[in-house]
Amino acid sequence: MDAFFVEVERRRRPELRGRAVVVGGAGPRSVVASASYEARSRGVHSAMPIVQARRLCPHAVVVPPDHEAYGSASEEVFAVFAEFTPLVEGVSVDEAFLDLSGLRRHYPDPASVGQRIRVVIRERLSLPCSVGLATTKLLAKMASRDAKPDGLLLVPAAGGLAYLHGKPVRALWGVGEATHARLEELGVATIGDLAALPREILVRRLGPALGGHLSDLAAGRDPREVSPGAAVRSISVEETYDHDLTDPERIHRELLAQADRLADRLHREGYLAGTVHLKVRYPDFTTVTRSHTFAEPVATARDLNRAALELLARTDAGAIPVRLLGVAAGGLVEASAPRQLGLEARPWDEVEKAVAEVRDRFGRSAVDRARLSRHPSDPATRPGRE
DNA sequence: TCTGGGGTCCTAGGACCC
DNA sequence: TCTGGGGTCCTAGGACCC
Repeated sequence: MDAFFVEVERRRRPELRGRAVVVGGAGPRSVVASASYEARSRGVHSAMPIVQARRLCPHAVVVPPDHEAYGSASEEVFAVFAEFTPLVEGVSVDEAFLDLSGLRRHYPDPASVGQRIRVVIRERLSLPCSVGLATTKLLAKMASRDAKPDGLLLVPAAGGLAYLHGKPVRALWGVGEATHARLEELGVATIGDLAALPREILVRRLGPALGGHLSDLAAGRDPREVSPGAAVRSISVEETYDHDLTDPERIHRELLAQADRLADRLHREGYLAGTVHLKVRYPDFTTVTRSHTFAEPVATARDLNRAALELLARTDAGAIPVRLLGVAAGGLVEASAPRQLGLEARPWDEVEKAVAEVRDRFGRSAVDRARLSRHPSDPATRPGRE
């Protein structure tokens, strides 16, 4: 999808059409989540600080993100994909691979399937999208990028290497800033240069996984299939604070709020956490993580919070101000899976289950912890939430 | 004007086991 | 008391993607 968040906003606010639009938070540390092409032409791009975007493009309209709306728009888009093929592999909320090989007999050529998908999404959902058609995932991915905005590009089966080799290596899916720098040291500028490099050199320089992978991609080898329904590996919650946290009590309260949000998501998505990870970022941007694996998977905010607090004690949080806190659940186990029951009774599990049920019916804000609720005499206790 | 939030995968060292 | 090799799990950090 093209400038997905922006286009979802434009769909319900037509006055934004034709204008430079940036979706991003209002806080001093917010970054651009999505920029319209009008804004991009002024140099604005994703992940750029909003303040910088405002300077580059003073007339841009900045819209706060509404992830719920983007989530439901995403569902609409994926529902259209599913009408074409069950072989849909989501890459993100607004991007997917579709294996269209089964439609060979229903359309005269691949381009007409791609065009049809674009037309249906445009007419039914009023959203622009771009399609890249090719015989491998890498080529399809790169073609879709080249097709933007609002276009379609087909890389012919025999034209893969010609299409690839002239491009800069940085354009390869999987070559980021760090790898690019290391490849530059090897004198590699284009994907063609990469293809000319002996595989052993890449493996020695970049490790077996990345080196081998890039060597394959540059040579046009990409056997990856479109695989629908990959299992979720982790669920996480994190927040960068407008002002660094120094008060230990406040840090503990924020951590509890995060454990609560994480438990809520685990409950809604039906998982238990085998491992909890704590993430702390200090003002100088150094980031540390601490993790703990449970003897038995957990799902309650109480258990997550208790573990997160112990992990927090193994960091310098508080002694050093905290820019960001995050809590993640890994080692996910489906909540419906059979598991070893503890010997002691777990009354809190029942309390949290009841809270989750109330929230399911009446919304998240229906019940909250006393510690996290706003104190009447101190309206700043929990700014901006609930 | 410093740098979001939610993910995935890889690496490397140590523990532990056979 | 001179000390292998392989497998798996855990932890911490990092690269990359949208």
